[in-house]
Amino acid sequence: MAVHNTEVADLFDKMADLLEIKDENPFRIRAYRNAALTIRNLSKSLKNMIEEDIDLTGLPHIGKDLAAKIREIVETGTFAALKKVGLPLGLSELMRIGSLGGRGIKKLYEGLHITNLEELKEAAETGKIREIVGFAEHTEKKILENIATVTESKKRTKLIVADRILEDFVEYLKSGEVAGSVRRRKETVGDGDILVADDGSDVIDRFVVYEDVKKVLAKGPTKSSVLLKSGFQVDLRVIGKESYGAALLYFTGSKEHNIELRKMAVKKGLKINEYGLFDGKKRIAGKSEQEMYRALGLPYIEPELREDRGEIDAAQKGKLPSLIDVKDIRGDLHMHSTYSDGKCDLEGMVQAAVKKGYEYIGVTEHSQRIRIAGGLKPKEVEKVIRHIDRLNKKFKNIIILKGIEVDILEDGKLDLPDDILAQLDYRVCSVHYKFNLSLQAQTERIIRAMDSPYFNILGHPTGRIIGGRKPYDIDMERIMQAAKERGCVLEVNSQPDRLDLNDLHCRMAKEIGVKVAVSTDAHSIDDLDRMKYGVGQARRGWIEKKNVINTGTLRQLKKAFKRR
DNA sequence: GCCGTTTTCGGCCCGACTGTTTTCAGTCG
Repeated sequence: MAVHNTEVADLFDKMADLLEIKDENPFRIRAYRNAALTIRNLSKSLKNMIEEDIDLTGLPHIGKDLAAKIREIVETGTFAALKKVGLPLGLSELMRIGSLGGRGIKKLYEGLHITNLEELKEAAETGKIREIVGFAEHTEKKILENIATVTESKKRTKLIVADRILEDFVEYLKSGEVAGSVRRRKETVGDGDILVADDGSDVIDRFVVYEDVKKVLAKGPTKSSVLLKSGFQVDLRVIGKESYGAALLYFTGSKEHNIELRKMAVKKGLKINEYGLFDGKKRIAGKSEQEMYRALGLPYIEPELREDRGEIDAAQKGKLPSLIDVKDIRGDLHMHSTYSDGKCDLEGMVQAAVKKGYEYIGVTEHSQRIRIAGGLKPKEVEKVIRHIDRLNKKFKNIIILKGIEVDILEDGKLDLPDDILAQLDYRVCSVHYKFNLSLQAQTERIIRAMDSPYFNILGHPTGRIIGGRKPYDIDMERIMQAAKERGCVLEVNSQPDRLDLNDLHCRMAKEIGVKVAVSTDAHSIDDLDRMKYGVGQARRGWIEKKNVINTGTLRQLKKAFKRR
């Protein structure tokens, strides 16, 4: 069984949890947390890195000691140091419920021998916790509440859902700007952050009485948090105009990006907080983010890059990517109409695409294997081709490309005969069944499919559904290498519950040098608007206009479909 | 436990809100 990066990161986080409960050196704890984050941010698999004999201490926050521990975990699947801490592993999950930190858990463990969530719940229900010094009845109630929310749904919220909630909230407040991970376009978010420039109004009072508010979690003169009826938490921060940029920077995060900036400031003998950049007591920047970065000697860093994934280093060297923008997209290459499982007929989709100002679009119905999605048989594909020919005569200001979303069969063959595939301008090839093959079998299935000269774009490359289905097990590096050698392209599917490739895979694609197509996989007219979600992930993956085939002219696009 | 154009030792980001051990530690972002 291959050990995945997330499993190593989880073990390091568990280690940090236990050390925190043990009240160990806080910097040692942070070292584990930093390392865990480095690993989560990695686009390469640790397993491959070790096999290729890459020096892990070259990674940020990984020194000799942790490199050896990573090796141990990847090679043996065990982590001896974790057991050596001498605390029950179950304590780690108590860190997740909130309102309890290491100190609190330690007291409960020592005082009541609580070692896991179950025992904590029982102790709280029977009123034992209030007997411990430092815990009151109120705290006990809060713990019970938190246990309930963590077990039922401490789930992260999809970006598109958070977008809608926050747009409505800002409209209600009549002022404010969305910050936080939503602004960084993270695929899922834990909460929402709104920043308001202080104009002396009663915005915090209005914030807490918004109709969707279920509970006020905190309310002070500059900051408040509420829980909405949907279970989504929103934080508000009010800040003076002279500090607005500093606060936006602080409130946008990521936390790790901010920490790096603050360390930079410290080195220069300066200090950053949410009120500005300070030289002693004197504020030398703060009005805008641009001003803050400039004062630190850096160019502006786009929010999507602020993940401490090397962006500060790149900024210092003047090597920041010039990120792709939604406006760069000249056409959408993945959409369905009523010929297969779309909700709108073909002509309606074309009209909608014209309205969006696209120069070209590609229509990609499903192929015969998935009958449930109305997959087309060869004769039906030919019918669509003729229809597209007619539409191309009718619509003068858009080119409709003949595409298909053809299934990759279990043996790696494509689900339509070559003579049909040859009549199309390009083909999106996707896996829609047999998700649970072994890593090797699934990887080879896809690479074998790429051997077909008719393979152009690998559709939703990992098959994951956010919060629904795990990605299938594949060696993404090998697949990208294979795609590059053959002149194939990988899709960035913009459906908000797919976002597949994800941000890290986009980064990997860029580093490997394989091109991507950012497409919506629209099944309705409204779906065509979701391009921004795919572009968001591409931006988080440092993708530039030149890395994306559907930013090119029709001529350039057709060239991109030429196979090696 | 990591890290280094001040350092291989001695640092390690910074502030708001809550609850209470009532003057500040704990927790959070």
